[in-house]
Formats: sequence, structure tokens, C-alpha cells
Amino acid sequence: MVSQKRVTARSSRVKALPIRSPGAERGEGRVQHGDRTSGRRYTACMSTGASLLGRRASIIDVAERAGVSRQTVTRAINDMPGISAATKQRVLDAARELQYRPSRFGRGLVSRGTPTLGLVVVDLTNGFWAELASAVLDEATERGWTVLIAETSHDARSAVATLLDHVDALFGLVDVPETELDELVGPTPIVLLDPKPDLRRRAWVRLDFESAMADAASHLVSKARRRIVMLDWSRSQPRSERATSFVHAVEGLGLDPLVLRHTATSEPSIDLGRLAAEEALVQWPDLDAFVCFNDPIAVGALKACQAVGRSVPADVSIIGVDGSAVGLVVTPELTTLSFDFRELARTAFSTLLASVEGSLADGGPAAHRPVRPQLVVRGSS
Amino acid sequence: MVSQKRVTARSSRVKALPIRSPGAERGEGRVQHGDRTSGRRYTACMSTGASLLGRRASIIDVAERAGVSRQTVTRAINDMPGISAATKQRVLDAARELQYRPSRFGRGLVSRGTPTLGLVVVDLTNGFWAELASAVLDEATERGWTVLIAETSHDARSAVATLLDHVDALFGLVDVPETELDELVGPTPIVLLDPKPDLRRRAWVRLDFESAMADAASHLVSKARRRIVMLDWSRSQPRSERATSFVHAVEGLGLDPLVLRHTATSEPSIDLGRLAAEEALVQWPDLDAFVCFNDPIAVGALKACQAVGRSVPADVSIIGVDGSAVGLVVTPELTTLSFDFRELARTAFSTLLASVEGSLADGGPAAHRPVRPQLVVRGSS
DNA sequence: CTGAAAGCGCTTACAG
DNA sequence: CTGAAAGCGCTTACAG
Repeated sequence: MVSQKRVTARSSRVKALPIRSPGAERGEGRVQHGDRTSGRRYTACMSTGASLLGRRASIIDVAERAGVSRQTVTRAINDMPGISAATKQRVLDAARELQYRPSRFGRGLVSRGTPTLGLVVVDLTNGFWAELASAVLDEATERGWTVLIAETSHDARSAVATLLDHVDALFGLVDVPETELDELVGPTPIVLLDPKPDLRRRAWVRLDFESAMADAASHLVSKARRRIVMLDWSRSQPRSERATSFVHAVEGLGLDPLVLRHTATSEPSIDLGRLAAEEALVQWPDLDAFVCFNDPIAVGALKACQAVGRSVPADVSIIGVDGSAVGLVVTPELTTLSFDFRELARTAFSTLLASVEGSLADGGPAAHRPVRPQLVVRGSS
Repeated sequence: MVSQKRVTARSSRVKALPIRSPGAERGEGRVQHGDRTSGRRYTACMSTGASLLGRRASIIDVAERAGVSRQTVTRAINDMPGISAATKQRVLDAARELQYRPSRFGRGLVSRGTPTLGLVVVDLTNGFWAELASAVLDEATERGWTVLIAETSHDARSAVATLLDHVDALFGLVDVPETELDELVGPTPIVLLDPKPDLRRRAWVRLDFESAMADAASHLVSKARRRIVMLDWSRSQPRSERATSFVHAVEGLGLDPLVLRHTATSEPSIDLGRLAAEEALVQWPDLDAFVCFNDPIAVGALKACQAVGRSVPADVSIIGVDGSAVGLVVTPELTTLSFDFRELARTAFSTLLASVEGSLADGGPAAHRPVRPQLVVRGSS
């Protein structure tokens, strides 16, 4: 091993070192120190100006400075047995002086490291994503995984691309066309969160709103609501999955399903919900309930109602989807179709593991256990 | 190079392969296939049962299957020039068949990878941390860094320990004693967010509430408030930094500073704020304003006031700290001392880079530019 | 267009 | 208690 030769050269005689082309870029900074003449000399002072990105001291530098072999450095750094206290101290001193930090790459190459999941969220300031991220972090920690998070609100493609250099698998919402997804993600295993139909050749977690929407509709009818409006949202589809379930549920009760499809390009936020609700109140003045794409939209609808003097829940009932914390902040508190985020995270993980096994066997994704939200009735309905 | 020998052995004659102890653990799964007899044979079928954690196909496996050298595989995989279309296709086919994914460790060892920041947050479902995380992700992306997030709400020590295997530096709140921090973090550069005084030997970002609290106090006095109560929170200190600034500000206006130090062990949440406010309303029945540790506590105070029929802002003014989204959801909207989270993220990064340079020079952290919140007046005051 | 060599930084046996 | 050798998986020159 060439790297070993260096140590030998130092401790015996100085001889012609092998040509090391990468060394050229570090030539600046090289320091001759005492009678040591190894071309690989690295001292703290030479690193002035080195950023986190630049060359750092390696285990060999520490070994040289402490006058021991690399294995001995490993023993000292990793608290392994079979090293004298004096030697250990000498190595640790040398390590500190050189600001030695083990390379995660060198280490990972040997130990393979802990598996890392890349979580692709749209926007952490949206409660749904924050709670999902929190749950995934918890679940991952329990399983010995690490989680890396990327936000796609600015640039989905570059966010995912960056993530891919660091992770073993992906989970989340990647809103790109099918063909682009293949190109973008390549061979990395991915579990998509509730994707559009054309992306369902990949492994995915299905959110199933059918039963919860049926519960919501029955609940509203029991409150004598008849003119129920869905404030939907979707970036690229004519209608969201949850709106479809809403239509089924309302029609099942013999009512007319009213759906406002807001064609905004912005995220499904409180502001957007307010606008959408104002629009709906004009379009259907006799409406008596809102079912909303998510909780932020529902909060916006609540604000819109309050602004025009329609009392909630006396005049208008409002139901959201998420179960995120924002629903507990408003007055009245928000009735919602609430997800168990921890269950969602668990399902994502088991789908991931199954899909890796499954795809090895037959190239197809594993069977999908759907995640179903639950109706939680609070003050707004 | 031994790994090279393998390829040679395969393409010429089968000779005694060097003893490879790690190979033992892969012996299960070894497959003899046609006339190929390399001990390193790896085919898709042998990997059934292999998890994400197990052995994967390496570049050598792909090279063997495609009948080319490793460099040629590199060229095909990385879209490099100097490779014929036919060869490239053959390599890509082999890679797909073996489900080849480049090892991030092997790659990082050569390219050093993009730098990675570990962000230590308490709880992403708290708006402050979610917005900070979002801002740090944005800032990091612009600088070409990747961000890994850990939540400390369950177990700060293990969260940080896991993170350390993956990152080049840390930023965030690590609420452990000084001595433990050294042991936990080791030589990894870290920037602490507004730490307790005993941790300030490390690099840190200072949050300075003096001017914003002075503005808040003046504002309240201009609204004829005289009995202003601070709902404070702190896990391990007698009084938070912001409460100290509050006392300075109120005393500066010749008023009596009233501070409720809630000795709860829970996080500073809406529920806690509600409890604290109820307590304060008993202790000081004539109070006419709350200044709160953060926005969730302020929202709790708002709920408490509404519950006992004290009108906000007519009877009681409420001011929070954060500027997170929750303040825009409540009615009336929350007056708050609002942070520019993007500025906070920027400051963290520049402190990090300065501290790395600085500590190389003299072992001490860089100078601290404080981050100051701004008073944003909304409906609650 | 393709391949043999050297090297990235670390750890795991093994031999003394 | 300590060190020489082999190897992890990849890329970057360099030589043909």
C-alpha cells in the first residue's frame, strides 16, 4: 500500500516518494518542519485559510505527529482496547493539535454507516409537512436510520438531486412527470406519498379518504347541512383524490356535490383558503358547510366566514384535512380528518423495505396498505 | 491492487485468489454461473433477501458483467465523454440488471462530497423550529450545503450522536452541560443558538432582545398599559434572556416588572401558555398586558383571556416572540417580536465559517453579530 | 475509445 | 501493546 510506504519513508530513510498528482493542489501550504521531510506533512498552522471544505488532517497525519501507526490512532480515537494509556494520550493530543476529525467517507466505506433516508417535503412551515417530518424522524431514529430533509418549495429537482448524493432511499412528494422521475431518481429506492396515478408504478403510500369523507358527510347531514362545498386544491390534476372521495360521500347521501376547483398556482395556504371561500360564498350564497383540501385552507375559510359575519358553526360548518396543530389554535377549533402521522411514517418505512425486497424479486412495488384519516369533531362543525 | 487482480483473474486464467476475509460474510449467496468462477460474482438473484443495509453491487460487479474495466463503468454512469455508445449501453444495462447504485462513501472519498450541516432542533411541530429549519435549508442550498436535521425532543444526546456520523458541522440548540457538550460533539465545529452563559466558549449566535423589548414596552405604555406581566419559560436557568431584557425595558419606563416564572418541565407550548396565563390572572388580577416567552405561549394566553371573558386587546394586550405563522392564525392576530429567520440562518453560517477559521488561528470563537427581533404590531395589542 | 495504476481515509483481521 | 497488509468503492490522471 502506498499510503503505508509514506509512514515507512518517514521512519527509516527519505527516499523518492511516489508521484502523487492530487498532491499538487495541496502544494501551497506544505510546510517543512524540523527534520521531517515527508511530502504529506500537515500541521495546524498550514491549515489557516482552509475551510470546512478544504483538506483536513487525516489519520496518517495524526499517526506521523504522534509517531505511531494508523491502527494505533484508530484504537485511540475509537476507544478500543489494546493501547497503553500513555500512547493513547499522545495520539489524542496529536489529534487535537491537528484538529483531526475522522472522515465520514473513509469510515463509511468500511462500516457501511447507518442507513439514511431522504425525506422530500414541500414546505416545513406547513403543519402537515412539519408533523410528517417529525414523525418520520421519530420512526427513523427507532429503526436506526438517519433522516435528511429537503424542501421542494423552491426547486424540487435540485433539492432531490442534492439529497440523492447522501441517502440510501427516498420518501415524500416529488411532483414531476413520470419520465423525469426516472431520470432524476435513477436506481435509488423511493416511496412516493400519495402520487398521481401516472407515478404509481413506483412504490407509494396510499392515502384513502373514502371512509373518512363518508363519516364527514354523515356528520354534516346530522347537523342539518345540505349545501356542502368542497374547497379543493391540486397543482396538476383536474381534481384531488380527496375531492373524489368527497363527491362519492355526498352523492351517497343523495346530495349535490359542490366542488370549487381553485386554479391558483400557489401552495394550499391560509390565504388561498380565504380567497377560495370568498369565491364560494359568492357562487353558492346558500352554502352551509365547507369541506377543505387541508387545514390551512379550512382556517382560511373560517377567517372568510368571520369576515363576512357568517357564524361558525351556527351558519356554516367547516371541516379540514390534516389534523395538524393549526386546527387547535383557531376559535372555534377545527373539525378535521386527522392523520396518524406516526402510522404514516411506519407505513412509509415498511413499504420501502418491502419494495426493495419486492423489486429484487419481480421488479414491481410491494402491495400498498392505505393510510386512512379519522374524523375528529371539534367546534367548527 | 487486489480488486484489479480479480478482473484480471476472470479475464485470463483462474488462479488462487488472495484471501479475503470480509468475503466470508458474503459466502452465502455466492453463485457459480456459467464458466465464470470469480469469487466476487454478484448477480441480481443472489441479492434476494438483501436489505438496503446489505451488500450491494459495486462498480466491479458491473464491470465484470459488462466485460469492461471500472473506468469504463465510471464513464457510462457519470455521462462522461470518451466512451462508445454501444459500450455505454452495455454498461448501463448491466448496472440496471444488478441494481447498481454508486456508493456515496466511495464517491465521497474521492470527491469529498458536498459539505453537510447538521441542524439540531427541539421540535419541528413548533413553528419557531419549523421556520428556522426552512430558512436554514434555503440558506444552505444557496451555499451548496446539504442539511441533516435531528429533533432533540426525545433524546438530545442520541440525536446529536447520530447526526455526528454524517455531518461536517452542527448548528442549533444542544441543551446539555458544558462538559458533556465537549464529550458529545468532540472536534466537530458547532454553532450554538443562543446558549446559556456556560456554553459560550463555543461559537454561538446571540439573540438580542434589548431593543425589541424596549419597543414593546413603549408600545404597551402608549396603549395605557401599566401592569405588564411577562410569561417566562426556561428549562435550566432562573430567568430567560428575553425576560431579563423585559425587566430592563419595563424598569426603564418606571414601571414594576412582573415576571411569572413557570417551573414546568414541558416545552413552551400553547397549553403551557394557557396554564401560565391563568396563574398570572389569579396572581395579578389587575394585569393589563402579557409579554410572552414565545408565540405559542402568547396564543395560550390569548385563549386563557378569552376563556375568562377578558377582551383582547380591549382589556388585555398580548405580545409574543417569534413571528411564526401561528400568530397570523389567531383572532385577533398576534403582536410579536419577529425574527428574520433567513438572517438568523445567514448569521449561523457566517459564524460557522468564521469559527472554523478563527479557531484555527487562536482557538477561540469568532466575534458575534447578534440577531435582533423586530416589534410587529398586530391586533392583539 | 479503453484500461492499468494510484490514491482518497478509514478499519479489520492477523502477526508479532 | 503495536504495526504491516489488505480491503472497502470510487475517480482522476495517464498511457496506449
